[in-house]
Amino acid sequence: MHAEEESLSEAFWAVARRLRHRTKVALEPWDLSPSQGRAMTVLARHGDLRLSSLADHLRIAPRSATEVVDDLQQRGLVERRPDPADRRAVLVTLTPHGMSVNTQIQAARQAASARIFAALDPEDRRDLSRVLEKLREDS
Amino acid sequence: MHAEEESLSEAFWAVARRLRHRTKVALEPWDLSPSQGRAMTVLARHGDLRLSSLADHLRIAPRSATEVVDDLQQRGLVERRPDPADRRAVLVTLTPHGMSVNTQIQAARQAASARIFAALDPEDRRDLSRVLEKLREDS
DNA sequence: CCTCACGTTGAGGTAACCTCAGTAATCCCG
DNA sequence: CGGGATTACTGAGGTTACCTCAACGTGAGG
Repeated sequence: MHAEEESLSEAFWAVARRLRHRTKVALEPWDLSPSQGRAMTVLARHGDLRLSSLADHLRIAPRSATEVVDDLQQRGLVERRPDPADRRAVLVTLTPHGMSVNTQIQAARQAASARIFAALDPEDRRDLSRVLEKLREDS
Repeated sequence: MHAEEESLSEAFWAVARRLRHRTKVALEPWDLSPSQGRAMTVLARHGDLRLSSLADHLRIAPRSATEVVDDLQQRGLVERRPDPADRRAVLVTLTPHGMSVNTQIQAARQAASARIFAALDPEDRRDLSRVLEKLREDS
């Protein structure tokens, strides 16, 4: 049973490595730092976000979020607007260009993982999906 | 089908995050950098290694491997010996203390993943293991 | 009005790498 | 044997993606 745990997590990590690698390669064209990539995703999901809550989502310090957003803004992917509800606050939004880039990124990400999961037949997928759900313990 | 890929990889990452987090916490007591941790594992598997081939295994530059080994050596986890076959070369080995620490680390790692995989019954494990093997495509 | 909160900025720090250049010992080949 | 290649070590300097701390302007809210 011990050896079994070992090989389960070992196999799991092996697959994770492959996925991560493929994803990284797929995302290279955009040259985004990990936080920048996640910021795009988070913004696409949530729409506007205050800088501070964006920082929370990315689990980085507000000081660092400023820099991430600065960079994204310079590339025209993101926009800063004053929050109408609180004029101290800043709302960060994807620009139209940002949205389109985000779409491309999601597609690339998806293509990368599709290429790996393509090895599975429908039954495998069902099994994997069922088991992963048990392991998630939705946080 | 698209949405399916999405959620497979999404679920996969969610589990990976959990595993990584648990493992990190489990390994904190030893305060090893990622490379240091991997170096211990690699050395435990391979026995002696030249510094250069250790660097290869860790996928870091030889210059950096020197530092990793320096640190491990200061903690008494690792030893440098001249390679009898080539006196320019250095063989890095786990000390007895290093071996015992490595054993503890493996145990902690294992316990961490066991706590997560404990949610699975034998059938789940079989399925997961089968599917993961297909995804590995042993590199 | 006074205090608190929000974002920004500057300065400085950190970890875990990297490259480049140079040294010393040793190996190996012709 | 001699000379170039190889192995590791060292120092200097650079990079990325963060961090903390302190200060500032502006605005919110009791």
